[in-house]
Amino acid sequence: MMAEDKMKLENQICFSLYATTREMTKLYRPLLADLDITYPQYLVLLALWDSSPLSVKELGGRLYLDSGTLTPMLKRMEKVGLIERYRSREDERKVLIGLTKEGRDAEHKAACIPDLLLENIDMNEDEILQLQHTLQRMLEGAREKGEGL
Amino acid sequence: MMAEDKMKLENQICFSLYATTREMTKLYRPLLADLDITYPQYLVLLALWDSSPLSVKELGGRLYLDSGTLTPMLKRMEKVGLIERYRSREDERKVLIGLTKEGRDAEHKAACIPDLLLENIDMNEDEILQLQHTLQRMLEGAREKGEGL
DNA sequence: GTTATTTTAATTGTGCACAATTAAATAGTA
DNA sequence: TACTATTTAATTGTGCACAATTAAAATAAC
Repeated sequence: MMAEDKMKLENQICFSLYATTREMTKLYRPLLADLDITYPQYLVLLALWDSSPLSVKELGGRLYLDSGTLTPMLKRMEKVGLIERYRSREDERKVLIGLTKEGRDAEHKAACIPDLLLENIDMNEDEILQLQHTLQRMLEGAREKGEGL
Repeated sequence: MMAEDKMKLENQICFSLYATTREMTKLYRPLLADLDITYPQYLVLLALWDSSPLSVKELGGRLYLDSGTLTPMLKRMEKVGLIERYRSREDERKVLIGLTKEGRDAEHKAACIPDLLLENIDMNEDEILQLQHTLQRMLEGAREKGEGL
């Protein structure tokens, strides 16, 4: 590729990531409207449905988010009754995030979302698995490079 | 894939996109520190270095952003002297975004950024082109599905 | 056993991102 | 021509996202 082409928006892999992520997130909106949650909140629930309670730190580790993002978001989710926040007994520094009954019940309502979303993607399973694999390698690489900053 | 696995964070393609995008964006931060701009502002400059002036609408079309995001961002960029904003003579609805001398000069300083960033990615050229192609197909698909909402 | 260090969340401040609304300019139409 | 519809930015309000700082609790060092 010629040097000046590398400066073109359409040739930049990170711009494709950036734009695609946002457009895909928009596709979630109507699917999440029923639950009245945002996409990042949906990710929190996915993490908790898999394993709960989780400390803010553990949750952040899974979602690649820090307390500056999570704390206010979790407070909003607590306010609408999806989760509960409480200090750990063994380690008072930790705030544990658990699911309420409403939060647990939401899993059933959300069960169809992954399939509904995939219907919007014109890609076969191999292609998706390939993409998934590439992205995870990229993510790990970026996380390693980034932690030294 | 089993049904419950689809609910796992690590199997969701959109979560990989979401997390990878943010981690990659963090890698840009030190590269953009010299220019004192953010990643979205860098994207605006890339668009303008390719072609300027552009209306807010055209810029939004290239970056997949609307005026709600662009207007305040462009005002910040105008304030620090990278761009200029002015109404089009032919169509007073349009606000044109042009580069100042400082904005044009920044292109030279930024010329090394694409290569510096690629050094952080442990992927060969084929792999990157393949990823780029897949993402662009996904982006177009999502944009089409999304515009009917 | 006190002191220093580390870990954990919360807080503060800035900057996107986007839905919904508003207002002005233009284009289209009877 | 007047009247409607469309296009374009700006505005308003909410919710991430993240760097940097702060404060409390736990651990390590001595």
